[in-house]
Amino acid sequence: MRKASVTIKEIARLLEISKSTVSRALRDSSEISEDTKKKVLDLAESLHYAPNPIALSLLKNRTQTIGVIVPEIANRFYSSAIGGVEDIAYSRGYHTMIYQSHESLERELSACRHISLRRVDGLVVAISAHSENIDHFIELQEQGIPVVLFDRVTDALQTHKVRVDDYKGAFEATEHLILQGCERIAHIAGPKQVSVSTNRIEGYREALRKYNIPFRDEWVLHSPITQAGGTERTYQLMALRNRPDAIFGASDRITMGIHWALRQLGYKMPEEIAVIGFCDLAMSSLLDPPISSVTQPAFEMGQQATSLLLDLIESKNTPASYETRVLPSNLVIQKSSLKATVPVN
Amino acid sequence: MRKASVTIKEIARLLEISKSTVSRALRDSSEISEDTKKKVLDLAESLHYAPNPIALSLLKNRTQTIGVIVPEIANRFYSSAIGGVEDIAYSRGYHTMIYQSHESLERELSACRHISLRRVDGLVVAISAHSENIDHFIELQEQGIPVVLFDRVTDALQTHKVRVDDYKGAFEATEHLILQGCERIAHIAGPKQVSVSTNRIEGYREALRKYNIPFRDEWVLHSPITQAGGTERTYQLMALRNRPDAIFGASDRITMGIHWALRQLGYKMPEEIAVIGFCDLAMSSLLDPPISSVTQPAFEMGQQATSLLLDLIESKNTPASYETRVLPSNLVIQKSSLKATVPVN
DNA sequence: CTGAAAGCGCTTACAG
DNA sequence: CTGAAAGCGCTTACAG
Repeated sequence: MRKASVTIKEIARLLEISKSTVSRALRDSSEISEDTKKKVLDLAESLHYAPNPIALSLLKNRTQTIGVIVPEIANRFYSSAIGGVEDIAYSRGYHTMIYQSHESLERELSACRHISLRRVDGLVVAISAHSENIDHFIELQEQGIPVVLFDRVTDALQTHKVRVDDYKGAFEATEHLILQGCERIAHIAGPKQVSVSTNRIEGYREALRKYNIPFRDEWVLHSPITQAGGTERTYQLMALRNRPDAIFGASDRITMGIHWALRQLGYKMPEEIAVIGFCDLAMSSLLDPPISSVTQPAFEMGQQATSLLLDLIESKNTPASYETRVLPSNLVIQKSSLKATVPVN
Repeated sequence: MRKASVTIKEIARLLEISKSTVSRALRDSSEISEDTKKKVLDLAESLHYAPNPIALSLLKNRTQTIGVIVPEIANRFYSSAIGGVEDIAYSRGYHTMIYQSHESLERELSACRHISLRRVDGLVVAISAHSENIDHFIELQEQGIPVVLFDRVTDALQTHKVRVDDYKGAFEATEHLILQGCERIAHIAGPKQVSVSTNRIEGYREALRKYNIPFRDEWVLHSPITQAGGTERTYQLMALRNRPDAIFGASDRITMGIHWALRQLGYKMPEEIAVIGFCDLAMSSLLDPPISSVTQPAFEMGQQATSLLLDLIESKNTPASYETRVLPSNLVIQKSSLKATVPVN
């Protein structure tokens, strides 16, 4: 059986004063005498009194807890972002509940239901790839639970958003490949309908345009964010009669798959085919050859999304306008795309 | 402002009956007429009534929520285990709160405080490397909150435990290296004081003993579970006058570090030095050469720990005795330790 | 400065 | 079969 904890009632009984007075003394109300305050505070401390947050939640309809939904916690980008969320939440007195959507609309719905029922105060979310419909987020907002989007955003939801400059990141990666002398650059993109994928394809396309390289449909494939997805698409690309001399991967998982497939197939990177990806740097440096990467400030994205969210939670009125923050990505060149250099020994 | 949800009171008012009757009808109590039941249920449905779990928590001192503390969610082993926890919890009607200790006692304490305050119903935990003192878990137990250990266990806590047969896994890995002809086998172990590390060292030691190979202190180093840790220890080992011809790594992170360091240093695996680790297979297969691994059933460990926990939560009385489940690991041989084979082309 | 009362949303003995 | 009352742990107008 659960041991009962110390309550205000208990303190009141021991001190032979009323619950109201104890409660006020505990919150340091100005209308209580210093004398009683001290008595209450001392006893509370010696009894290890801690207010019951559940009672407070029931009273205030607030829980000092925020939710975060990501597609997958095992993904380095998201686990870093969660680190950023926890960092800000913790320092401002909130706790974090982590949910995984596994890219499924149904699990996203279930998380939202839990959030609404449990009176979570707000939500930071990277939308699942299969959520064309986002009514569940609108519903939360209508219930007064603010939602902030990060990474995967959508125009359909009016709120603060934090994302990376995917367009520019993809542009730079593609331009780098072109400057290395690549002429047949393929792109394995993330899931369709995801904002991130679309923006990256646009950046890729624009870089090709700038250098008058024709855009070819058969060189752009969509893939789930998995290693297997990257591998299969690579097989498909390299099987083409006119095969690419460079592949640009949209995520670290996908890019790992590309790397693996190319090695299986016996290609030399970067001599025969150059590779670059939107990657987790630690991981890509381990591979042979290390993969050039567009890296993203995941931790910082989590931080910024969370402080925007907490501002929404703590301000009474809806803000005049919502903000979209676009953070820069960073291009890190490694051996996998360095055609021109002397070989590393 | 938060929109008010439908309450029992509201339903009672609309139907002009008492709250008690509504409550009973909703829980399908046998003492309510079919007639009223139907009326209540119909209205509840059309109003999308859902009971307020916070009110229930306050009443029952239970939350239908379990906690799970792991050192790091970004670690594949733990994120898979969390998958197993969620799987069972979800199917038995519980929700999961995820906490990271980041191997820090302080953060573990903070998680336990939150668990106790928030009336979380039970806890699944892999103890942090810096928690020699485990009083906080004992305290939870004394408060009636059951705790189940997995992976990182300790004799100091009386409870159900789920772990892998680390001793046997390490024995087999070491024996495999010996059978490949390795004679100077080093071991980069995990943090001291962690049960897992100790057991693996024992298995390693016993395999050496079986084949009359002397155990040498300078060939066994402890490391945090990070890539950097593995790298540094590898430098240290290879700098020895009498350097090893095989390294056995205790975790995937450590083993990635070993792999990376050996490549940096210009050694050929497995010809000049063989490598094997306790690894995430997907990851180790990506490297060149792919790393032989002792793999662990992470998902299943999470599942088993959780069902043991839920049994504790749902049974009134403490069980007569606690159970320790030891799951087998699995040895997967890849190129990094295959000295005898013809070279792969 | 302090206390009694009402209420957050629910359940459950206790009456009838 | 149904309802009034008490209570989970807390806060906060309202009196005094």
